[in-house]
Amino acid sequence: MRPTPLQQEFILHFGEMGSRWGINRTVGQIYALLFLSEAPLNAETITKALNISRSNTSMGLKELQSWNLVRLKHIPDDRRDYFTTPEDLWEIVRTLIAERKKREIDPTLTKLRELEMTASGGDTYAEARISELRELIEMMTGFYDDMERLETVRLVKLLTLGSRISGLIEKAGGALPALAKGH
Amino acid sequence: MRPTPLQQEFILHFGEMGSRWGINRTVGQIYALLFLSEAPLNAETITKALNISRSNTSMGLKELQSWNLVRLKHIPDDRRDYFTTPEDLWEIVRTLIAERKKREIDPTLTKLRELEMTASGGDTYAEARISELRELIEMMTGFYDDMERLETVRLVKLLTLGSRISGLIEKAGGALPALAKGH
DNA sequence: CGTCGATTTCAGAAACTTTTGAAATCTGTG
DNA sequence: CACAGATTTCAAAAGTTTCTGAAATCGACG
Repeated sequence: MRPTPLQQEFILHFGEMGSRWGINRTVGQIYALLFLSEAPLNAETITKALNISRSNTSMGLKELQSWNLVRLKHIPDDRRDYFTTPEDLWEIVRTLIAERKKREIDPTLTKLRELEMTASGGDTYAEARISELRELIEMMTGFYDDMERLETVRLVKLLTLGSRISGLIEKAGGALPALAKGH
Repeated sequence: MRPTPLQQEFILHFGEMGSRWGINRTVGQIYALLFLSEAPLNAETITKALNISRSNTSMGLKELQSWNLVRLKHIPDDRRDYFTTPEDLWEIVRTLIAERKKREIDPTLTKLRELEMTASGGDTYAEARISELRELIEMMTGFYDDMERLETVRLVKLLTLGSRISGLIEKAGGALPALAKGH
């Protein structure tokens, strides 16, 4: 399977962006290829399309599976594994955010709580700073959890509210946490 | 300046997380040290506190400046540069999101628009997939721009609305974009 | 239970990033 | 305009990650 020029350019871009996104070039390229392919692809096809080694494909697919970014399909009378990305882009976004949260935020939240537990009170500024950071991260991940639970239709409505959002917030009222004191 | 045990542990954690956050160990450590220091620090102090080379400090600070994550201060009758992180955590979050958007999202948005412009119509599925992705990214970055413009007090109110958010969205009404069709 | 295609693991080679110390540059002051 | 302190640049060493081909493992089928 030779990628079309459009696919090719998209694939190369994902490969280049990979390092900024915390994945390597091949993983980015494999994902890009699957994303643009209507039919599921097997490892051999991916290897040839991207002109990489078979073992590299294997590792890349394993990595994508660990991110929950690909789905496994089976084709009757073919024992090879076939891979796709979900059709629904919102599902992809939810997965991406959930996985990044798990890798980039949760370990720090755990560490901050741990540091607060064992803090001795002898380092006022640092302790205050750590608590404030922990509160802020909790507020943001809490909001994310609420968004996560919304059906897509409502989420899209919220995302497209634009400037109307401001008035809406006021009407809702409610008590204001200490952290809002930032200017 | 020798860091306290609390600072030390926080600094080491930021160093380890650095690679997941797309910065290197030293950059993470320098940031952590500045974040927990009430007073601004100069390069020499940072070098000694983290036990790294002077040139490494210089490069780390340059990197942090390119991310707009540190502020430069000057102390009367001292010509060395002193560095701090902003007191206001919300400002830090805004900067972080803005910079990550600039590095991780904007180049892809540009590329997707470019691909749509030059697409020939000969690759229906891939072209539809690319347009859909571009629309979704635009919707999300548009929402981010709206959030960006909110004063902190309102932003915090929104973040802490919790389940009340759902009813609120319904009241607002408005037309629903095609992308909401994801289930 | 041996064969065969498919997949994974692994150790080393290649590529890339980080860190350093030394040298170069910059900047304010006498 | 020279000097002294401060900072940056640079080339090379150290460290890390990615990629490969060869060998090991898996698993369905006869």
